[in-house]
Amino acid sequence: MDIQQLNPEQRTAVMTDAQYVLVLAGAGSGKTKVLTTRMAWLMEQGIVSPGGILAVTFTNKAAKEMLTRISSLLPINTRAMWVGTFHGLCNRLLRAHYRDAGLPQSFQILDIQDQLSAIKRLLKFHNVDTDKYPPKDIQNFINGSKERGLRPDDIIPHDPFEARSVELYALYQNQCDKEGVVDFAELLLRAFELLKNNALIREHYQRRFKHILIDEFQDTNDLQYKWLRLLAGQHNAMFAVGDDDQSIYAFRGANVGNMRAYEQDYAKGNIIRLEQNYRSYNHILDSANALISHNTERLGKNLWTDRGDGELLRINELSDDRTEAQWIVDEAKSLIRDGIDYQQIAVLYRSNAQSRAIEHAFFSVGLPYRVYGGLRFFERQEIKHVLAYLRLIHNLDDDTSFLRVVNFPARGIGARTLENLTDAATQIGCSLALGIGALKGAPATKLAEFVGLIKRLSDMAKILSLPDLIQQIMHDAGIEQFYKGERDGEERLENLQELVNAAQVFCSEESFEGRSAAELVSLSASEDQAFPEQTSALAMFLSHASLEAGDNQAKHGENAVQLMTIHAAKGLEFDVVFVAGLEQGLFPHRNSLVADDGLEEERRLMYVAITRARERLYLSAAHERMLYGQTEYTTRSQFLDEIPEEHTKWLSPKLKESGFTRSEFAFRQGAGRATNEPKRQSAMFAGMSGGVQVGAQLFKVGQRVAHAKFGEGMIINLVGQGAEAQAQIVFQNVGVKTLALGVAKLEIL
DNA sequence: GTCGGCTGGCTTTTT
DNA sequence: GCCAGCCGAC
Repeated sequence: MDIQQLNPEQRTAVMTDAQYVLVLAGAGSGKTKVLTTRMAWLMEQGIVSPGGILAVTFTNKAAKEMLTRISSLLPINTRAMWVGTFHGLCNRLLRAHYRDAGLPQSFQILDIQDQLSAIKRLLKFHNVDTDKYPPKDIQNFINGSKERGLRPDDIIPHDPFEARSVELYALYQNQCDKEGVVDFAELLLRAFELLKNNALIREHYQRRFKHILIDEFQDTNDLQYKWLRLLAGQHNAMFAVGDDDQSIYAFRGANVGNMRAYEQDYAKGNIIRLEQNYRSYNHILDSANALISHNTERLGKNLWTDRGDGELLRINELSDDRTEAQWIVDEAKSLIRDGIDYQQIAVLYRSNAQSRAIEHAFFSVGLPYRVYGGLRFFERQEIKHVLAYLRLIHNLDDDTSFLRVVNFPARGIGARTLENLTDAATQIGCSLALGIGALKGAPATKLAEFVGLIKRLSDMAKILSLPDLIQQIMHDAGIEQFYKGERDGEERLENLQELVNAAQVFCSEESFEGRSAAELVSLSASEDQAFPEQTSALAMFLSHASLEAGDNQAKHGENAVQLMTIHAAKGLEFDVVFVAGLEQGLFPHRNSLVADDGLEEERRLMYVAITRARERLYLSAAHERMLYGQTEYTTRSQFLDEIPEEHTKWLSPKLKESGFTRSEFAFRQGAGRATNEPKRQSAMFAGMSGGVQVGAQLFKVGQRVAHAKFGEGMIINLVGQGAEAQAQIVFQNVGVKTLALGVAKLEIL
């Protein structure tokens, strides 16, 4: 380990002896290097033993990366260190202390899909009107409450909807407790309550974890911050690393405010800024700096590099989304001709819907591309089916899993039968599997056969290895047979074989730096003598499957251009980056304008996008875009105008201002946009000639109007006549809206 | 029990 | 415009 190769700020951070530190780590400033070097340094200096370190991240990928880098810095046994995600570490705590946490030893983890189906089942059972109380809304309410650390009793409802939601939350929690299942938010809340309510356990861990290090601190939610403070107690050191300018997850509960709170209450102004960037050139960094300076409430930071100015940002306004996609592909092609690697080119966009047009363009030209996002491995239905069998083998009372596979593959157990079974089980107060005894007749026989199958498999589980057990399930439950007869069964069978392989890897010792994946999620490390517990490979594999849904793309390391949302690109870097769809209403997204702080979060997102690029950055906007089956007329994103001109090179003529550019463009040129098909023009400018008379008002294309809610705008199209007439109006902030002139109260300016 | 047609919704997403 | 999820028909 060479401390000398760090820059002065990095070195200060690595070697600080302050109890509370906040490291403001800009994009590309060596954040992970600082975190891992600090851990290695603390251990090398004998300041703390590996067992005294707790390092927490948000993703499994980041946790693994950290462990790999520590191992390369120091020849130590990383097993004793608690390095993992919030959820992984909480799982570890709860497994070790399941009794004190009030959980069965075999508790299972519900992912969002499982949780939603559990909620649907609950709502159905209690005859809740799902039009008034959509399962998704209830799910959000429950998760939101838990993420703020609230139990049903802690919530004071403000309206009837909330009152009912609280009741349903309580019922849901009962159901989970009975079935021995725990959702993601519950992992954190339980672990927090365990530490809070049990002094013995709390003090044990407080004594143990002398150094707590937190990655991506700006992404923590309220509960996670509370959990960290509890664990830190009075005496332990906290080393929080984050970047408030890259906080883009407020919509899922992240609270940037935690950074400021921590700085004021703990670090007391002890901020170390890492501002030297090792990734990009100055035109890119200065653009990012200038853009983000439009935000208020920042902790403040300015990226710089000694690599020089580099290239100007290339900005292009195009006529429509298809042309934009075509241009990106053409550019990418010439970059590749110049020797850039495919995977060093990324196309980033605000929303997944944008990928279609871009994919299409890549596909037609035959350029290899890879789209990130979509279903992950452990979320596939065939995988979840087999996992449900495994869960039932592990815990027969898991009703969610029971219902998932009791009739998969079909074995003649219908909805009727299951309703009767649910009623019987509720009456007795037992799980579905146990409730079968109360039923009679043919359905009961079929159910008993199913439970018999599970029990047989459970017996085999005691002697078979995990991969063999999975094979056995696929065969005995008829899953193999079923998919052999299916249309797309071949691929599903391949995925199931992949599951067998995953189990094999999981069980093998070699999987990760001499430390198996099983150990990564395992209970207390062996040196944690205070609370030793033993768990089966099956239990650990099930935790693993829930906590790590698998990478979206890890297996496809092929040479291809990378397509993904900006959110997905956080933490990544590429030689060349395209950011597509820079239009008002799309990016910044229209929905963000109504949310508190929404525009600032969008700007942070743009900041993330810009700082992904090492060498070259392209930004593009389209004047017309197909959205929800309709052509939207758009205006350039305000973000493009927030980047100083000296850093940019416009590939298209730059129109005077954003906001009204599109309509001015259209109006000035009449129907004369060179690149567009004539058939749409006629419809578009149908009302142009004479305008539309509605009451006393005469509306014309190009006219400026004001709307009570949307503000000022300009009419860009009129369709229909009289009271029926509709106008498309481009508003300065919300983009294009189609309004009925007879209804909308417009003021002509 | 399964298939097909219809309706509604539609920003971002890790664990 | 597209996809998912739900309901109704066979």
